[in-house]
Amino acid sequence: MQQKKMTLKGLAAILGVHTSTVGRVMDPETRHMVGEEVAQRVLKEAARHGYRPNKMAAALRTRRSNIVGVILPDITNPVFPPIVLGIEDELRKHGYVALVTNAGEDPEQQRFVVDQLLARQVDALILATATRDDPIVTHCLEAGVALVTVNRSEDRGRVSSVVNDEYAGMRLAVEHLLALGHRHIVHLVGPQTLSTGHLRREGYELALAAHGVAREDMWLFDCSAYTREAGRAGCLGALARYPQATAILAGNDLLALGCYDALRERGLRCPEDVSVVGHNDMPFVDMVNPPLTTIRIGHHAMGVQAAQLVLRRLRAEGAEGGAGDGQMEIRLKPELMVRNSTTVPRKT
Amino acid sequence: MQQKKMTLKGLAAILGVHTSTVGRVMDPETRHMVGEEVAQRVLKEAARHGYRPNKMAAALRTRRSNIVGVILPDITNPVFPPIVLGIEDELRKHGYVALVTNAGEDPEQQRFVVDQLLARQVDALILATATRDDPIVTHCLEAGVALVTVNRSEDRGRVSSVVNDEYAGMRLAVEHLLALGHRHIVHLVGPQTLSTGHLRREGYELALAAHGVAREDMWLFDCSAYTREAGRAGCLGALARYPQATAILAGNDLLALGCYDALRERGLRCPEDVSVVGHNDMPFVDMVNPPLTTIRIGHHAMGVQAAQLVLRRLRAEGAEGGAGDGQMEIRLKPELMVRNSTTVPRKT
DNA sequence: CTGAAAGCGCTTACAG
DNA sequence: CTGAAAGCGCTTACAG
Repeated sequence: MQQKKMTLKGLAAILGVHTSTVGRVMDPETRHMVGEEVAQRVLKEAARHGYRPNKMAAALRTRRSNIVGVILPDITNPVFPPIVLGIEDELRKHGYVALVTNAGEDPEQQRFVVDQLLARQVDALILATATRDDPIVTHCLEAGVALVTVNRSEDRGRVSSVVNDEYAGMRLAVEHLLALGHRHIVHLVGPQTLSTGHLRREGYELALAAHGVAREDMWLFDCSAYTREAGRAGCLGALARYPQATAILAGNDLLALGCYDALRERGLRCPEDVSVVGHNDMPFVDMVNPPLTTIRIGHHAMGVQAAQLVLRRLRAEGAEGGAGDGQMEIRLKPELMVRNSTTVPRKT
Repeated sequence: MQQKKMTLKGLAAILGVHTSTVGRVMDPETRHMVGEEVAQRVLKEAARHGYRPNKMAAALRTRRSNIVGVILPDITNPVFPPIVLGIEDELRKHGYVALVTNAGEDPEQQRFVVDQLLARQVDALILATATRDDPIVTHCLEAGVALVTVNRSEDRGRVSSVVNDEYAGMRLAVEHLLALGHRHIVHLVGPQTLSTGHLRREGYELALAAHGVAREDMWLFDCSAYTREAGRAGCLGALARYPQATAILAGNDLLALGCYDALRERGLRCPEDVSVVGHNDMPFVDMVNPPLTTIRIGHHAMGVQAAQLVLRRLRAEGAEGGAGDGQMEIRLKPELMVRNSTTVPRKT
């Protein structure tokens, strides 16, 4: 049953025509160049042999692989799958495929993975791993691949990106807590090497300042990473340093879940003793105890936009031949999801 | 800064040697065939130009792409990322990359995705989408790619697979409930088109039978899909049909989470009124309310094993030239995770 | 130890 | 409308 691989040349031999004729028939774009009757014969024979054009060979010839590499820091973090889904959906529509790989957070490993993808002739790269000052971005730029970052951006504006509007997100979160009556809000700060961590911290400060809160009443506590464990440690530390805090605004949902762990350890109830707000609205945070109030980010839409950006860039390259250096940043608007982890502050 | 792409031929021209010489130097395997002094000159020049061999061209020539395609039914289902991680880790060690794509549950779409990957000359395919009687498997077999299924298997034994030992998992779950004193255990049955759904149902029956439970006391309720919503509907239906049930054994964690929704709607407490057991121990089910008792499956290990199976197959092909048709099934042992969703049955 | 040549499976100007 | 030819960037027997 196993079919031997049929090639253009093989088909041409069987049909007694030239390979270029068969080739033209196989491509719908050029099919009209061939006589109707010949085209039909070719098509029938191709179908009979289950002919499948070798896209690698075509890619070699045209110098276009129609593959876009996607680099993730951690595929098991639930925020990334929806992004990937969005990217794939959009790329597929345009005849591209995504080569998704998990590169971890380690720059060495990331560089290795990037080099792998470049050697495989990807047309473009979408990085979900970008740091604010990222040697990998430099590396990609030097290699001359089309590049877009998603979810995170770098500081130097060298590359287009699709990100969440972090200021807007933090404003929603802060104003929600303020409206409930909280005046002592700790921000568990995410990694400052990442745009998300950095901008959310600024967003927190901006939002509080806009409501007349003084600098010294902005309570920050740094977390080493976006993990549940770092959130637990951060929460414990913050509680010790700021015992009057009535609310915790976590840098992301994973940190928020770590807060749940810490509060439980300290025998504190959420939200009665301490309100907690997350960030991302990742899957299943509506099911934890208590269901988490958080900021919803359109991850799928983010992926779609990133793919569109890449596609546009690729088309521009093809047309003008030039890089067309207009970088842009697309910011998606987040949304507040009020659930049960926030309430009015405890009496003190 | 952007480097123009350097090729073997380009380097050879600069160095005044033949391309084949440069080629031999670039491959560590054949480097020894070249004079030490020449080799050094080549290496230096290659480094200077940031030469990166074009693996697509090599693949075309050797008819080996060193790419393994991975087909997922739903990347947002948290059980799959760890599997993917395991596959990638293992493949990378051996110079392969995984081309991961989400194909959904629709066979049409799956076939499209498979064809895409075949056209891209993947050396092998790992299917996480397999159904018990799967036309896609037939399709792949006919195309002659090396094939392995992971997490799910097909019934006809045509393809090697790495799966969980479903009987063992259900036995652990059933005996845990029995030990707590439950005598009225409903099984929320997953899709019977999937090996997991089918084997878990059999496992439930086998385990109960082994403890002398009569056929008519085995209470089954079918769920249409492995989703939270289907679990909710299933739980509601099961509660109506079997009001004396004191425990629910869900076909997987998503169904179990749906049970939580349903129980809450009915004003029933878990575990006091009804115990719930899941299956998979997917991320974050330890954080839901109440933390879910479930069966832990080694998803990462499953991915590693699947990759190894593929790699072994690929090596065999290269060596013997023959298919070497020994199919096998690797079954991983699951583990019971007791948390707070199970307790002794309510008094009736 | 090094070179010359053929070829993997396509695409695409260039002829006719 | 169809064919002949060159070439994408490699690898690999075959000479010498």
